[in-house]
Amino acid sequence: MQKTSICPKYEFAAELLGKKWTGLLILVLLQGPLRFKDIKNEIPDMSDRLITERLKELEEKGIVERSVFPEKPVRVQYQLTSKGKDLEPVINAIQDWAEAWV
Amino acid sequence: MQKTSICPKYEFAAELLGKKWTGLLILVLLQGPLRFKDIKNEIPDMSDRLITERLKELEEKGIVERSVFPEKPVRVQYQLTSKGKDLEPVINAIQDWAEAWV
DNA sequence: TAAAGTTACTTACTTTTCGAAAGTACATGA
DNA sequence: TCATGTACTTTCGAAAAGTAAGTAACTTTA
Repeated sequence: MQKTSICPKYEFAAELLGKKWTGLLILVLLQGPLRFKDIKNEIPDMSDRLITERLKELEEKGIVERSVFPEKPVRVQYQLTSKGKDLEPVINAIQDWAEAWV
Repeated sequence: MQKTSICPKYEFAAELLGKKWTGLLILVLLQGPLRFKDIKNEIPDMSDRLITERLKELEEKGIVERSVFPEKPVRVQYQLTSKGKDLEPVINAIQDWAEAWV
């Protein structure tokens, strides 16, 4: 009676999207590069702490890229990598489902 | 400077899939109706407590249907509703992404 | 027939994660 | 100089998840 185990790749992805706010964060980043304050404006209910935390996780996973522009006051910008942009069909599928059923 | 707010329908869906184990649970239920113990076998790392909890939540949201068959030993079966089955494109999109990038 | 196993949960307790709020460092503007 | 803006960090109580054991109803095995 051995235990079956699920596709580990899917498991990785499900764990990624299975964290609170990640789906929303990726959705807003699909618009294009955003600054920290822009993300705050787009997702007002998400706390600073969690914005930082999630962005850091997504950066480590190669989904988001953080760029610092040493301007007058420094500007920090977050954008999706190609790995991140490739999540667009997932986000679209979620949106389609939401439109139909929510 | 007013706060923008995101599509609430998408937010609902993102919150749904943004809970741990939900994505995996829906994936295995796409196979067809399963019993509690089958789910345990499919997702061995998910605890009984969380299986019950998630199934209950999904039932409340109309995504999963629970049926009790009063057989010799009673049999309890969980299956996706059409609302639940319609999540298949989402799950497929996640799988495609995982195949390509994980 | 008594002990052990199965199924579908529940309960109790610990650890981890989250949320809310405040604080920090640096910069510009009034 | 005092307030404001940006990008975080720190602290701490609350909620969620992990772990383990327990339960009730029934069945199989010895």
